[in-house]
Amino acid sequence: MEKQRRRAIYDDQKEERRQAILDTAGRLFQATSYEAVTMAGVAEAAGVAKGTVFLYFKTKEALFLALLEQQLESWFAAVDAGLVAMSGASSIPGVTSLLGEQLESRPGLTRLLAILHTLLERNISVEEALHFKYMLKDHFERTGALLERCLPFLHAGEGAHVLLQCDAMVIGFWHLADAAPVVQQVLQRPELLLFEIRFVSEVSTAIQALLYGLEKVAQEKVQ
Amino acid sequence: MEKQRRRAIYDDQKEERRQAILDTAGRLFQATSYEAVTMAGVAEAAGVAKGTVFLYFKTKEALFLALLEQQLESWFAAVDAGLVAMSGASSIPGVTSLLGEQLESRPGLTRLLAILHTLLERNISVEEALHFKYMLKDHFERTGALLERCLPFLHAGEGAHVLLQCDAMVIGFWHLADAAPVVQQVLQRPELLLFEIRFVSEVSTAIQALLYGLEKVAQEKVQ
Amino acid sequence: MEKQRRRAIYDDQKEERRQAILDTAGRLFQATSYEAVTMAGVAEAAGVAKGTVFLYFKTKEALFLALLEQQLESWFAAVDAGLVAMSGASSIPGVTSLLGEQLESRPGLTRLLAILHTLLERNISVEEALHFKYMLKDHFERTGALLERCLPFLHAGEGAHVLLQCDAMVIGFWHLADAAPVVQQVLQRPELLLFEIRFVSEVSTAIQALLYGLEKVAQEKVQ
Amino acid sequence: MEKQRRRAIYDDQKEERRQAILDTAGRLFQATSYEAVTMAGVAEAAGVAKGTVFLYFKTKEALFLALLEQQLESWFAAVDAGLVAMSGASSIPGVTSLLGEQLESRPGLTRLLAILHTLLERNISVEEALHFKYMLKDHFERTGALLERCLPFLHAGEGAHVLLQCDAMVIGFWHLADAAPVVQQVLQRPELLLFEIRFVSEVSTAIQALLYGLEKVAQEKVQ
DNA sequence: AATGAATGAGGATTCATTCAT
DNA sequence: TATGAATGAATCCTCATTCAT
Repeated sequence: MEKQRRRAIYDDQKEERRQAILDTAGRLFQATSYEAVTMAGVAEAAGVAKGTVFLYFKTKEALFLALLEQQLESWFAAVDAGLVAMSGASSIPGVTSLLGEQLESRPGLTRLLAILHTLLERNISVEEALHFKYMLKDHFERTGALLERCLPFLHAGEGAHVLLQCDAMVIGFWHLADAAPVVQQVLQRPELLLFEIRFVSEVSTAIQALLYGLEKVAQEKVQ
Repeated sequence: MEKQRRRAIYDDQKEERRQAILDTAGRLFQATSYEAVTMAGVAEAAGVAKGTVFLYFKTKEALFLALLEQQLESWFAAVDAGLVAMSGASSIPGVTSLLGEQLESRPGLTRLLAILHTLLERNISVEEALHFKYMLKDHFERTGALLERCLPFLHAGEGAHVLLQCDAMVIGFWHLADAAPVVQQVLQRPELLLFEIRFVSEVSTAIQALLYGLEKVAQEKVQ
Repeated sequence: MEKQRRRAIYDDQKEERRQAILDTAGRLFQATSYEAVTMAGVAEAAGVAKGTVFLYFKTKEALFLALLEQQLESWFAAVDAGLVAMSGASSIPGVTSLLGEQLESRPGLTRLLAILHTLLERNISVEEALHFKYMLKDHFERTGALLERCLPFLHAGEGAHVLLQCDAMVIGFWHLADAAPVVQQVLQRPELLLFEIRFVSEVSTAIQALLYGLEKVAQEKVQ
Repeated sequence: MEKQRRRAIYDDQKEERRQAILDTAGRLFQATSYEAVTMAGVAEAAGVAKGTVFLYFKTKEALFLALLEQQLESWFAAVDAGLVAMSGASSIPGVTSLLGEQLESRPGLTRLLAILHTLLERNISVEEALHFKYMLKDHFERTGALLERCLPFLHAGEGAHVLLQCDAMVIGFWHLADAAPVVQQVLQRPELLLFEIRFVSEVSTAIQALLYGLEKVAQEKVQ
């Protein structure tokens, strides 16, 4: 790509360059896979030297973790806004489709979540792990609280746990949906259509059922 | 291990050797991880030459896929038996705990499912993919039908789909539960206890809620 | 360390800063190794920017060469003083123990000598090489002359050569004494105690024997 | 170089190939330096695949350690033969020139000894360290005993220690003699001729003086 | 059927040094 | 004089897989 020879002296310039590297990595990741993205490739595509990438991100894992963090921030912001907006007249289907839609518009997010625990969280420092988990915790709690307002059957603290469950479902259904090429081909057979998963639709259905189930359990407890 | 240099001429001898390799691989896998298990290591531990392992399993993926298949067969058999036994007086909690218990007693199964789509299904042949998917389909349908008998709110064909959803949840919750060492350490902090997952308990809770939700949806449709 | 951001305008300020960098490098080197000491680490520990270190020392090699020079100056000064003091009533054991003691009290000196020819003298400029060699030559000749006064069997010019031989022995015995961790562990075995070297004691013994030998050769020539 | 596609099935064929790799590495080392010799380069020059080199030698260090071992075996064999031959009428100059000559005819040996403790013995396994040290110990003791027969002033066990001292001197004088290119150039100046070392001659002189010194010390003890 | 020698692709990372500001 | 952002060279090793014997 185009060379960017200027030095980033001020914080905003550095932030800009950091973002450029991040965007480049995200673009390459979307086009291929985590394994296929090399740090050298990111550097070249971003128009900087290899060393520069490592200047901004200590390791490949840290780079992709930062990418995921950004996508998560964006997702949580959108979901928060949506929850606030629907606050009064909310319903399980409404909440479910909000979550699903915001997932659908960020395909990279799902793919990153699916490799978070197996690839990204390996080979990171304690500090990075702490930072990421605290970030996630904050969002889980904030958005969880909003969820509790929208879904009154959720007790205090259950909102965050529901988000954890959603996380698991996103990961699980993505694994099912993201079949290897050979498998994709095999799944074309009519008898195997059972395994053909439309990700967003499936995960939404499951989340919705989960919420209904939680609601029912809560109602029974009351009685 | 003890050397087994004799040639396996008859089918039962071959089957025996195949099983020995499989068992060895399973043992090593349980002790470490997929990456840490090398074909050379399996061969040595099984007392055969490296080439012999490839004689019985075309690739590393095929070997572990066979391992998973065996574990799945066992799990489905146990679940089927359980479902048949409880047939008349079945309930959502009963079914849920049956699934959970059979999962708990096969830790290798869960770990293999968690890498099925990202590792095992890459680099396999169409034939292997077909074989595995048909095997899975058969079980899904057979056990699904039993599920439908136990859980009357499930319509024809929905049992298999419920099993698919369970599959997703197993994968997703396992990813959450199986934290990298550094992350495990970080999660000791009281504020981050939120992320500490007891796998079987969590996955059971989620499956149960899912079933309740499906039941509710079914009931409402009727009305 | 404390930040020293002020500019060094006057020569004495510059000298002070140069010395601070040198001291820092020496401290880090003693705590670890040449490879483990990074220019960035020196800069940080000295409280200056990376570029500043290069302002005072053209290369990493030049930095450590300056460090060695300083240690050598100190050693030669102490040895010279000792030789002058013992001038009249000197003996081979007396001279030997003087050299050994002054070596013992400067552990950094020995370690630097041991990497002088393999690491420090690579990648330096002709000027630096000239400077260092002339410095060494001056000391060799001055201290060599003093040696000749103390050890009458040494002819004119042989004192410097003896110092050269001592240099070689210091390097050689240090290499033997400074075993890699794994080797150190192995050398604990009683059968291998042969290789366990107490540096100062060994090098002193050898130097002493060398001097006796030179004395004998000289005496025989006379006869 | 020429491809060697044949498989080494029998032990002597394997030994032959091992030797070929070893020879290639030795040749490249003599032409350049330890750092400049890459495993890929050795493989290519030996006409085998990179992996094949690692099949015969676990690490780069192990490869060069094996090379050193071979040179040492050869040197000790020649020295032993020489010592046995001169047994009756032996003298310090005779022994010294034997050692020096056998060193001179094996330039690789000296260069390897000079990097043994700083490079080769780093990053080896305990087993390799043990093997090498035991090998060395055996030779030190065998040749040491021969030395004691040739030089009667040496007491039992001192022969091995003398060889250790010789080792140190070889290393030390080689460091002095093997100047970096820039330094070599500088040492052309007449005033710096002091530092121009003719390795074999210098090391021989020093060893001889050392032996004379040991002899004298021994004689004085007797008196 | 069994063996095991041979293959070779593939990539993150460090750090001395430079030079624009 | 001081800074620190940017550079980029350079290499070992693993391991699944093949195929000659």
